[in-house]
Amino acid sequence: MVTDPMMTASRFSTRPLYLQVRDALAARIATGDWQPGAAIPNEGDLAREFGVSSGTMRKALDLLESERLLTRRQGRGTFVNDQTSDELAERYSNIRAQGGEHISGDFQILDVSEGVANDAECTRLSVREHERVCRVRRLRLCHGKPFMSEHISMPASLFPGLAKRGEFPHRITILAQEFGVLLGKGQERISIDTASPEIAEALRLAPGTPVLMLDRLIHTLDGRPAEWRLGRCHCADKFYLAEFN
Amino acid sequence: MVTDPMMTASRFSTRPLYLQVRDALAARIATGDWQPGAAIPNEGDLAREFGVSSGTMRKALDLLESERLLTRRQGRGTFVNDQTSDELAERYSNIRAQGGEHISGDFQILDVSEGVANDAECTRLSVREHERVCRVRRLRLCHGKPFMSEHISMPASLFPGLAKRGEFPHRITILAQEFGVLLGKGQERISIDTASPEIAEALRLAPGTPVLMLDRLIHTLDGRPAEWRLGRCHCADKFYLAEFN
DNA sequence: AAGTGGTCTAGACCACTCA
DNA sequence: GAGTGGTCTAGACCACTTG
Repeated sequence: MVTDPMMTASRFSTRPLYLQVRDALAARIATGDWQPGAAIPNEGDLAREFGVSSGTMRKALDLLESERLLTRRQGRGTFVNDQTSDELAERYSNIRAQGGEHISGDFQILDVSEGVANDAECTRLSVREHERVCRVRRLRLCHGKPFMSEHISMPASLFPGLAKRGEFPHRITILAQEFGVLLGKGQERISIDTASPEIAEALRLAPGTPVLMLDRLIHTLDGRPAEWRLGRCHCADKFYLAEFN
Repeated sequence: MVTDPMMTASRFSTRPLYLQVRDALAARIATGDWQPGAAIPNEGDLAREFGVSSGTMRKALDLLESERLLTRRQGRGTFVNDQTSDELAERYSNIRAQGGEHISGDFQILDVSEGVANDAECTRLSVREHERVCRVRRLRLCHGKPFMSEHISMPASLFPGLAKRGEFPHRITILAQEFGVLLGKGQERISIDTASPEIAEALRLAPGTPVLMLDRLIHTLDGRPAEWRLGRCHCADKFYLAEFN
C-alpha cells in the first residue's frame, strides 16, 4: 500500500527513486514512527509497500545502514539503531586514553543558556544574525579530575526548549535522538592553545600550560550545522585519534 | 574471454563473486596492466570478459571507486585514478593553513637509510624482529621555513631498493603507485609534545616549545601497515583537520 | 546517433538464524 | 523448516557526453 505523499510524486521527480525511499524511511526513524532498537519489515514487504523493486529498496536500506541509522543482520532482520548505545554514542568522541580505549568519564555542567547568536556562532553554525542558539559550558572529568573544558553552541531551532530544561544528556547523539535530529558528518580543527587564567583554573593547571584546542562542528544528516564545540583539553596521558580512508 | 586463474576457481569458492572480481581488477591496476589515467573497458564488456552479470561487475566497480582506485563519469567512461594527482596525493595530509587550504610547501630530506626494525617499528608496523625497514628523516617547509620534522619508517619488503635510490617522492601516494602498492585506511594519534633540543634546532624554535606530535600509520588496501610517520609540527598559523562520518 | 554509466525491475538461489 | 538478509542474473530504460 502506498501511503506516503512522497510516493505520489515519485515517478515525476528526477530525484532517483532509491533516494526518495531512503528519505521516507529516514523520516520514519527521525519521527520515532520506528523506535530505536525495533525491527522493521523485511525487504520484500517494504518494497511492496512502496511500490518499488526489491533491488531499489535494498539500495535505500544499504544507504541507511552506511549512515548508521539501521543495522542489518543476515538471517535475523533489519533493526533501527539506538544512537544512545555505547558504540554509536562514541561516534564523535575522538579523545582516547593511553591504551586507545574510549574515556568513560563524567561531566560537570557549568552553565546552560539561550541567546542571540554572536558573530562566531553565526559563522560556524551558518545561522542568521538574529537567530537564537543554545549554549552549554561544561567540564569533562576523568577519575574525578577535569581534563577538558567545553563551550558548546547549537541552533535553538533544532533543539527547541533545551535551555529551559534542567537535564542535559552527555552526548550529542543522545540529544539528537531525543529531538528527532539525524546526525551526519563532523569535522574538527586541532591546534595548540595556551591555557587562559579561566581555563587554567578550571583544569587545575598553571596559566600558560599548552592545551589541545579542539574546534568541532557536527552536521545533521542533510548537512546543516547542528553543534559547534570549542574544547580545551589537557591530555597528558591521552591522545586524539583521527581515522581516515 | 576468461583468462584470470581466479576465475577458474570462482564458482567453487565461498568468497562472493563481486569481491573476487574486485581483487582481479585491483591487481590489474596495481601491476600497471591498466595505467593511471587510462580508460578501462565498459561495464558490459568487462562483465562478459569475466563471465559475470553486469550487476555483479557493477558492484565490483562501485567498490573500487569507493577505494579511490577508479573514477566513473556518466556518459564518458571509467578511468584509473592517478594517485599522483593533487587531489588524491593530499589524501593523508591533514595539516591545513589558516584558511583551510592544503599547504603546498617544499621538503628537505635529511637522511634515508635501511636497517633492521627496532622495537617501536616492530610494534607499529607489525613486522617481525629481523625484518628490514626503510627510514626517511626530513623537514617540511612552508615559505622556506621549516615547520614540521618527520621520521618515517616503511617495511622494506613493500618498497624494495628504496633506500638505495637518490630520489624520494614527496608523498606516500606517489611512492606507493610507483611500487604497485595500493593504499587504504590511515589513522593518526595527535598529542602535545615539547620540542627536544634537536627538534627545536631543526624547526628554529626555543627548546621546550610545545609542538603537535603526529603519530600516523597508513595501511595498504588489504590492511598491512605500509608507513609509520612520527611528525613534530610547529603549527602556529596552521591546524590539523580531522573529518569523520 | 552512438556509446557510456546510472537507475530500476522481477525474479532465483544461497547463507544464516532461530524456534 | 520458515523467515531473514546477501548474492547473482539478464535484461530494460534513462541521463549524460561526445563526435
